[in-house]
Amino acid sequence: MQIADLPIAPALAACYAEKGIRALYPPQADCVEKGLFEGNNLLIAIPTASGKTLVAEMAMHHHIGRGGKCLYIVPLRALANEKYDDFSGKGVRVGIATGDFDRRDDYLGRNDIIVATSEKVDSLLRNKTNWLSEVSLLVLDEVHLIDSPDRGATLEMVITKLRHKNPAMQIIALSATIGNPESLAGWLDAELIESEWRPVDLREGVYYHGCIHFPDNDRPVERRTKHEDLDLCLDTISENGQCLVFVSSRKNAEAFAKRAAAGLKLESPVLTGYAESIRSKADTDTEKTLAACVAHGAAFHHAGLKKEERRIVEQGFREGAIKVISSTPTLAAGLNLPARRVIIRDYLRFNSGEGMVPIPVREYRQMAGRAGRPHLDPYGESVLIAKGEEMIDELFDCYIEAPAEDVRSQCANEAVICSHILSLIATGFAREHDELTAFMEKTFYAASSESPAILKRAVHRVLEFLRESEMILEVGEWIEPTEYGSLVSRLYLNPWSAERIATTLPRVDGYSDIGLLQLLCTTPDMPTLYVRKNDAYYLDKFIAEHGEELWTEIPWHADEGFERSLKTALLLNDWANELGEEMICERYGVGPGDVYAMVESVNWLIHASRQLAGMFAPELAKSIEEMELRMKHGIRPELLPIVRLRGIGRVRARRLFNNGFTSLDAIRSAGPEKLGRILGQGIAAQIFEQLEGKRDAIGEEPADQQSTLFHFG
DNA sequence: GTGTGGCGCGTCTAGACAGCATGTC
DNA sequence: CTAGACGCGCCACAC
Repeated sequence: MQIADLPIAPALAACYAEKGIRALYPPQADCVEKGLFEGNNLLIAIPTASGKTLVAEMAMHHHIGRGGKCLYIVPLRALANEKYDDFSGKGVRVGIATGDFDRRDDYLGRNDIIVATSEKVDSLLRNKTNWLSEVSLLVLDEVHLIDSPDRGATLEMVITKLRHKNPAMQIIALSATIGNPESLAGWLDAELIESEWRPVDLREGVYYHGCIHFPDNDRPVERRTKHEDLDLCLDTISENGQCLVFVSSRKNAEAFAKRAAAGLKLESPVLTGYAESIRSKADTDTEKTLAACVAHGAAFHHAGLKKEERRIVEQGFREGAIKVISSTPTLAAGLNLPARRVIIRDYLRFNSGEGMVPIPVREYRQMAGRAGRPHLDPYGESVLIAKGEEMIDELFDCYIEAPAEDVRSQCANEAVICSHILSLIATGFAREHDELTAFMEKTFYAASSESPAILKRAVHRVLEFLRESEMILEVGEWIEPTEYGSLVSRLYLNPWSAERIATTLPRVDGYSDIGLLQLLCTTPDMPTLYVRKNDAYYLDKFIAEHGEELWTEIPWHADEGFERSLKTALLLNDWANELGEEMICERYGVGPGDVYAMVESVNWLIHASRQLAGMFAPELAKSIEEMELRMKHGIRPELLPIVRLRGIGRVRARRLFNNGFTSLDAIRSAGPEKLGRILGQGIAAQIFEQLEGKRDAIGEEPADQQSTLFHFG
């Protein structure tokens, strides 16, 4: 089937022609035949990199051409950015909405395509965003994630809500290969397109003892080092290919990259450039190690790295300068970063409570599917490493030839639907019991499960909780949100978190930073740090010296949850007291990327608890707001006035303060020259411009805060 | 005294969404 | 309540 024969705009066809795309791949043609352009719902379950995005894009342009609006839902922010770039520059207006980046909501609605994470869409629904009802085409990327225990229910509820709102909307669901596609397609009223076809041939094998066993033949691998995983890598690189190695822990990823760097010994100006751009900003050991590896053509990739560092690694690999990346599952789920050979070294992963568990087949496929760069590699290879001879067959059975797992709804889990039930009530999707039941009948759970009683019981218990915590009122058949419940829904807060915060704040005997932070860290919305053996010492010491500052009860016996919350709170407290990144990472055994992730999470929770304080403990609102600002910048209280200036953050504010510029007045009266000696003339001039221009605005800011603070009082 | 290698044991273990309002070094 | 790698302390040994 030729692109030219399709009912798509000439401009888009020209874009494709320019990239050399003239004909559709067989599965893509299948989509057209099954009614892609006739408004049929489709569930497309085909391997990664076999052209799902193109199908979605053609459908979106088709809708836009007829005045429609498209919403493209992705599971990750990084993916949202990637898709945003993909879709931009082709004659349509594209917007992006994720937690860390969005255009103003009303403005967002003026776009033809909006790319968003599922949580962001949920949040937009809760805040009654008007343009959502104009969506005529919904694209669901990676729908199989509907069975993720922690986030799947959100996706399922968002889909159900959007269908409820726009019954005529077309749905295109993109999925990895799954065990029960009929079931999912049935729920979506969708035509099913299934295929194993790939544009680049994929050969899946198992390595053992100097040889890769493929289904039809074997391939010897030269033993060059004492590490088999490294031999496999060097084998590919000697044929001018690149390698992606998946391992089970960060430590393993770093250790492998070091070995690979030592084995490769590559050197080039490009590599030196990349290494230098990492090293120049490197504060921590992790970052220095990364720079050293990159200099020799190897790298590691995990969530402890900053976004910028991950970006450099990805770019270096795409350009071909970096030959090997050893990675935790960060890269498996995320970006499109193909390689000639994928080595799945660790197929067991630690799981607290269960020990080492084999990774799911679907995840194996996800990683293996990364092998083979279209148009660049003659074929792709994915290799599992067998530890013993008997494992060869077992790995073939359990992964290469195994059927993919079924996708199952997570909606019967009380813990995850609590938030969604509240939002249904708060947003008016369900105003009485029957409506709520009717809505839940439309979920994938109801469509696929044989035990409706479980869902019914979960909903019942959730309602009980919401009623008792006074987030909803039940009057006969009617259910109404309270002002509190409505606030919790809009803040996108887990009701359990909200209840914990709202019941603790009024009982607090005086504000304390650590009290607030530790409370927030006991909340299910806050990820907490793993407590190691030698953390016990300083945790105990802290409790002995500052225990009375805590707002939650100190348990009598060792309690993992409590220890984790306290350790995490101490990290955040160190950040807000300007402890250096290097020190924080060393003290708590985390990477710089983790620090940012935790600060970001707690910022959101601090913001939410300030709102809750407005309602339940107004006397604390002022202090919490101050903490919100301090945490955002990572500063002690005395820098608060200075950091209001644009271009001034953690580091510059501290430098100013230590040089006697302790307030805006002090800066103003010192004059631009003196200031310039400390920060450089450029920034000094820019600051004085602000001081001149906004003299009144800045001066009045404290009064301004007061008025908004007690908004809920 | 110093550098190197081997052994045994204890320790530790992936990821990442959301609010709000715009700009760190 | 699981598997395996890493890294430390310790010791033996060579120079």
